[in-house]
Amino acid sequence: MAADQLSRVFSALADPIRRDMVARLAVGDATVNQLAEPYDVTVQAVSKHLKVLEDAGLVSRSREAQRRPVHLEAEVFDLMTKWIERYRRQAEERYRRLDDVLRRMPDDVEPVPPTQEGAVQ
Amino acid sequence: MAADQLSRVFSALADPIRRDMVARLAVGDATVNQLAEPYDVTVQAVSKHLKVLEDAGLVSRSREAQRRPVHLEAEVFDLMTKWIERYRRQAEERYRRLDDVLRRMPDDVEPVPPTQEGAVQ
DNA sequence: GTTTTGTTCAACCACGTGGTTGACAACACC
DNA sequence: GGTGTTGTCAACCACGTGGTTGAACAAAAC
Repeated sequence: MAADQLSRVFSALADPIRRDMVARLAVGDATVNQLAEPYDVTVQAVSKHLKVLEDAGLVSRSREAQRRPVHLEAEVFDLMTKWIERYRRQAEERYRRLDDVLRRMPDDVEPVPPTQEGAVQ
Repeated sequence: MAADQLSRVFSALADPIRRDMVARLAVGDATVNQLAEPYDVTVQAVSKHLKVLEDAGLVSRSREAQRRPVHLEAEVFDLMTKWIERYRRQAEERYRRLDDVLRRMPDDVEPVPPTQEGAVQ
């Protein structure tokens, strides 16, 4: 799927192995073989995982003799956190205001079912 | 894939339609048909998307006559942000300290390539 | 120049997923 | 009762993906 970068980033981090690689790369750069060592899969599989992370912009690779050290690019995280925070804040805001309305509302009033268009009342 | 919840949440948000649904649900609850309206897919497809979001714990559904209003559960976002922030902070910390080392280092010293085990030097 | 090391590419396979259509259940409304 | 609305379930299909093996390539080491 994917196409847009945000989708690629979320998709890349949906895999436990890839998340674990990111976690280890946060500690320091590593080569493909170093990264592959703890997992019970072939080096080729890890190489594929790295391609996914690279396409998502989460890692970059330099050249150093015949090795290709992998480097974590932390900036892309911002894309996600911004997206997440935006809608979480919006949702929380909404509940807060809804609470206000409910608190103000006399008990005998039939609560209206919330609608999509009606925004937040 | 998936299994663990973190994987399910990331995977659920890797789809643009599902992300858009979450964005709209942040504004207010909605029924399946309301959610399906803007997209060029069948209601059944949207129903499937909602199942994915529900399995990830991102939305919940109540029963209200024959309608099933969908409600956004914002708390699950914390799971992601915690994971993301942890490793971003770690990575940034690492670069900061690496900068220190480089700044302190005399020019004629050969910089050692960072290793996985060697942590951060 | 040959061999070893590190990594990728190509072909394949099993399985999951996003989409479809069609049938069906549950409730509201005449 | 019958009819329309809302939503799900089942079966199917095309395609992507994570894994494999085997070959290829590039740079070091011998």
